[in-house]
Amino acid sequence: VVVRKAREAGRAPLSRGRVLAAAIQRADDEGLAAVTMRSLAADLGVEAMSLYHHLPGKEGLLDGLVESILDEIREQTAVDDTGPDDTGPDDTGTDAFDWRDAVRQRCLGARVVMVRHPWAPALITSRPSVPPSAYLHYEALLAEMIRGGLSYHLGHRALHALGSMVLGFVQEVFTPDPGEGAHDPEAAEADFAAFAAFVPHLAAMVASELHAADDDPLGWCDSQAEFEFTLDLILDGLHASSGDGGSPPM
Amino acid sequence: VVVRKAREAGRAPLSRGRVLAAAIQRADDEGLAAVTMRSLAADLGVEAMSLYHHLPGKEGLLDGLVESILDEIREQTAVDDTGPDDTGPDDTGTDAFDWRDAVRQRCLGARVVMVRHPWAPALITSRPSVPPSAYLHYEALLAEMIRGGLSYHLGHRALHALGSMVLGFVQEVFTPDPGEGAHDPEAAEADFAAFAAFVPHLAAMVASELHAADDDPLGWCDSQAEFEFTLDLILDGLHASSGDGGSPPM
DNA sequence: ACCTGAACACCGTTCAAGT
DNA sequence: ACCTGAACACCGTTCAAGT
Repeated sequence: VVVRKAREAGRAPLSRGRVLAAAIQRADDEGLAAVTMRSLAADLGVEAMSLYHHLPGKEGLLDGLVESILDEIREQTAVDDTGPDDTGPDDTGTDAFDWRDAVRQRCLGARVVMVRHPWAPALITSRPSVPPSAYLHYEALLAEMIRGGLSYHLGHRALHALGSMVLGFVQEVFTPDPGEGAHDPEAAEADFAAFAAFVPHLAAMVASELHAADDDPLGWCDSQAEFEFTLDLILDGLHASSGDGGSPPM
Repeated sequence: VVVRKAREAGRAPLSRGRVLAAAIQRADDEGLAAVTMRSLAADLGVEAMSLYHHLPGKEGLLDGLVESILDEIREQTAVDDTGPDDTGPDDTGTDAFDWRDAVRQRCLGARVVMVRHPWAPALITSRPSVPPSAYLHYEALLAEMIRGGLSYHLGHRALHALGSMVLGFVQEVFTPDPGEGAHDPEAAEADFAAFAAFVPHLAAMVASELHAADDDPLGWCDSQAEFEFTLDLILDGLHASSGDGGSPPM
C-alpha cells in the first residue's frame, strides 16, 4: 500500500538507499564538496529537510557513503569468485589453495571501486572510526590468509599493509600539467628545462619513462600497473616471511 | 620600520606564516573541520577578512597547510643526516652507500609528521593536485635510489609504493572501542562474543595479538612496528627486483 | 599597506506546521 | 508517516570604508 501511495504521487518514494545513490552520483560528478543537503535534495526533487527522515544529518550521510563504498567492494569481489552456476567439482582440492591469488583479487576489486569513486579514500581516512561493515572485509582477507598458512601475527601486518595501499594509491605522483604547454611547444620546452634544473633526477625519470612508453597506449604513468607491482611486492614479501622466521624466500 | 610599527600596536604583525601556524595548531587541537576563516581569525585576535591580505581564500589556506606539512617533513628528515658540524670524513666511501637506509629514514620522517598531524593524509589526498614542493621530496628519494643502482623505472614504482604507504598508513585497523566495556566487564565479554560470532578469524587474531602483547607496553596494535614492517617489506622487495629482471633475491 | 564593518549567498539544522 | 516553510546560527567571500 505504501508503494501505491507513492505511485499516486507520481514519484518514487524517498529512501535511505535512494538518497545515498544520489549522493554517490553527485560526488562522482561534482566532487564530494558539492554533496550538500540542499543540493542533494534538489537532485531528488525534494526539500532539504526531507532527507532527515531517512538519514541522521550530514555526518550520517557521510557514514552512509562509506558503507555504500564498502558494499560496492563486496559486490565487486563477489562477482569474480562466483561461477555461472556453482563453483564446480574442481573446488575439492583445497591443498592447492593459493592465498595470494585470493587476496590479490580482493585488493584489485577494492581498487576498482576506489578508482570509480576517487573521493572515497579521502572520505574514509577522514572519518573518525572504521565502520563495522569494514570488519567483514578484514575477516574475509584474514580467513584466506590463515587458510593459506599465515600466522595471526603476519595476517595482522598484512591487513595494515594492504589497507594502506588500497587507501593511499589513488593519487598520481604527477599531474600531467593540463593546459600548460598544450598550445605552445616552445613554452612547454622551457618549462621542462626549468623543471629539469630544479629536480634533475625526476626530469630524467619522466623522460626515460616517456620514451619507454612510446609504444604503450596507456601513457607513461600506468597507475594500474604500478598498483599491481606494489601489490605483488607486498604479497611476495608476506609469502617469504611466512616460510620461517624471516629468511630469504625460496 | 615595519616591526617598529607592529610593536607600537602591541601585537605581532599578521603574516602568512603566522596564519598557517595557527591553522595547524587549530587542526591538531580541534580537527581540520574546525579550521574556519572566522575561528582562525579569532585565534589570531583579528577579524576574518584580515586573513585575505595574506592568503587567497580558504582554498589557498588549505594549499598552504599542505606546504607546511611538506616543510615539516623536510625539517624532520634534515635533522637526521646533519651531523654536529659537518658530515665528516667518513662520507668519502660512496661505494658503501645503502639506498635502503637513506630512503627508510625519509619515510620514517614523513610518518612522524603524519602521526603528529593526523588530518594531513586526508587533506593531501583530497587536494586536486600535488604541490610543486612535493617534487623536492620525490627528487631526494629518487636521487638516493638512482645512486643506489636502481633504474628509473623501478624508482618510479618505488615512489608510488612508498607514497601510498606514507599516505595510507595512519588509520588504525580497529578502533579500541572506547567507553564501550570500560565500566561493565560482563557487557564487554558479551560484545566480544557477538564480535567472534560474526568475524571469527578477526576475533581470534585480536585474542592472539592481545596475548602476545601482554608484556609489550605499546599495546596489542603497535602501529609503528606495523609501519616499519611494511616499509622493510617494500624496500627489500625493491632491492630484490633491482638485482636483475625480477628473479628471486640473492 | 593593512585592517574593518556590514552585507550577500550559502550551509546544516530546529521546529512548528501541514497532509 | 512523511514532507514542508520559515527561521536560526554559521560559513566563505565581496566591497566600500576606515587608518
